[in-house]
Amino acid sequence: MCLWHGRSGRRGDRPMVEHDPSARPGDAGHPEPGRPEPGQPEPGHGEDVRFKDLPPEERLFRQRHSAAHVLAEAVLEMFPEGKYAIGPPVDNGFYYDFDLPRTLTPDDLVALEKRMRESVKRNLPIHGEQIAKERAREIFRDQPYKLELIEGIEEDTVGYFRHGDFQDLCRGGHTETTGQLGAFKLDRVAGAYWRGDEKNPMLQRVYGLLFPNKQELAAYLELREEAEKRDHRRLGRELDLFHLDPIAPGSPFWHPKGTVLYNGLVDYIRELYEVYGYREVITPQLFGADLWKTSGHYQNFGEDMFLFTTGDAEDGEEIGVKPMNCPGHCHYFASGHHSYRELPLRLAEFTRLHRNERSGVLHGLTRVRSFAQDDAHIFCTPEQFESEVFGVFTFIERVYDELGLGAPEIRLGTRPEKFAGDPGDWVEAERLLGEAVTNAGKTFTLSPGEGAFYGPKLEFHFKDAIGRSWQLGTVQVDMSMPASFDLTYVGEDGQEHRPLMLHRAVLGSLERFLGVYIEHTGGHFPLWLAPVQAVVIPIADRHVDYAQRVRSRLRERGLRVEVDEGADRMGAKIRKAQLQKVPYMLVVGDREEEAEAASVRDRTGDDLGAMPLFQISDRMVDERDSRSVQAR
RNA sequence: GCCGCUGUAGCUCAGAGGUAGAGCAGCUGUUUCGUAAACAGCAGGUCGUGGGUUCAAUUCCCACCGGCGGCUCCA
Repeated sequence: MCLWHGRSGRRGDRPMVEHDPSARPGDAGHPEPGRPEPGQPEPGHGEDVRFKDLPPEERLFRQRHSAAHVLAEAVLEMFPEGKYAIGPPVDNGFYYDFDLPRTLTPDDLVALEKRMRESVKRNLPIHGEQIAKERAREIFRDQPYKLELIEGIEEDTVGYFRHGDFQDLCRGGHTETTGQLGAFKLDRVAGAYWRGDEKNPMLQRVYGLLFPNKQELAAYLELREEAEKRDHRRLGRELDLFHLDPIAPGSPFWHPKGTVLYNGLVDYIRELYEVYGYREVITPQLFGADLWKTSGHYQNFGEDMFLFTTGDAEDGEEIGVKPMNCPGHCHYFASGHHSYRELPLRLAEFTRLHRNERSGVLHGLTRVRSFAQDDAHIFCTPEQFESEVFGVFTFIERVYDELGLGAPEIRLGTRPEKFAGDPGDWVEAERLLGEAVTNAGKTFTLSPGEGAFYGPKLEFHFKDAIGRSWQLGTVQVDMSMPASFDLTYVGEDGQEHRPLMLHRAVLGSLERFLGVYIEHTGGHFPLWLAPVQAVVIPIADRHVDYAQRVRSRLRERGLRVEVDEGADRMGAKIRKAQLQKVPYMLVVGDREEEAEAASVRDRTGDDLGAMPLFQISDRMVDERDSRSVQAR
């Protein structure tokens, strides 16, 4: 697949913490079509429904929004010359952007929070009304950002809210007073471009957290701590899975243990390729720039590619390192004649891809420059389209289920601003994708503008163990490359036809998937993936020989087993294995040696008692071969 | 790329304008032990890199390079 996450997939790459199951999708500032505008300005305030009678999510939305105002009030008190821009409610809280004479420090946040609490204590009424644009321009004459916002509003009037001496241009949706804010905490300050455009000035964004009560705020902070403990960068080091080094930014070094995981996943997907009728290929890493010009990537994403010229600059050849497999696969398809009888042709490839992601966006394994995907492209006839889409999500659902990720949530990404092809075809393709989902008895939600530049797509999202949502798999319709590469097949009628092309990935980038999966499991990998499946722990030196025999017996069954021969006491060895999250610890002493057995402890800490070796290996082999994902 | 923060031993972190410390990990020795840390010793750092200020810089300043948090949620 060609999902270029540097652009269209950005939102999906970021974990969105969704701790509040009752939260509406649009609540967190993700505008959803059809969502009622939250609280229009209410001129006659008293006629409105009482704040306390509103639905909980509306109350929270308003609390967060009002908190943003109270924050702006505090900042403007501190910096009377300050300019304020926008301050919406977001996931977990709110923010406000400012243009200030100096940079805010962590100490400032403490002071600001104190001022905010004073404002809350004063419990000032918040008034909202519609005013003429003319008047708004007068009120905000010293506020360039507000003036710019006013110009962007189509109506003749604009929303105007105030409490105490603070006033703001605002669409509304507020609490009745500043005393109704709930539990909040200023979180951090970060840079943000005015209107998110890097050509605009950089503003200072103050983020705050806000929940209905202290308990929920504390729960969120705990969740965050839990997330920190599971951070794949931390576990990657602690479990000796991989490391990153400035010598190759964004390019993981997979250690032996991480490589077991990596290859385990590849082997697994490869096995399923047999089941689902895919054929694997290996295409070049380096291509002449012409290929990327044909595919359109050179023009659209050249900046994000590693391009270089061989030899000297004048008569050297321009080369592009492959950032994705699709053009290579199209080139393969075009290299021979194809009959309709060969279709659908499902071409898979695991080779490495490189994308020149900007340095600031690199992040552990989830945003890298060097990675591989469980990538495939399906070339098919229009008649085969729906069953192919269906086949992909059968595949995806099976994998998510077997990996213990649960049922995916499906989203349909529609035409983005920058797109290739005919808008009419887009509408048709979006409709067909949607139908394929509903005909399969599934539901989907719309992600407007989130399609790839060459076609609409289905995204498969999963929610991890601590409630964060991640996009993994995808199916994308390509309405551009078959024509760009002039792909054809000979139909039943003896005529040449243009095949349809689908891009699809089940896990997506294996690097990114592993990052997500490490966090989901907290490093407690199912036995079949665990880099070390059991550690044999001899109680005293005289048991080492027997421990090694135990290891050999298990290795004969293809199990990955180590012996801890160190001078540590048994307790310390158990602790070590436990921290390494090894599924089984096999303690052997005099009693076990006598009985050709081992005492089995699993990583939950359960002592399963002494078991004969054959029984241990049978049990482990069963667990491995069934790819059991039971949490342990 | 841009904004902010940050960079001291493999890891977690302390420190100060006068030449660097702890715990864990490592190594060696002693201990031979029954389900989450035995004891002792040793070794380990041009304090991210390059400039500048200073009698003296790891510490102050500048630049660069990494890392971390942000950067479409438009009143």
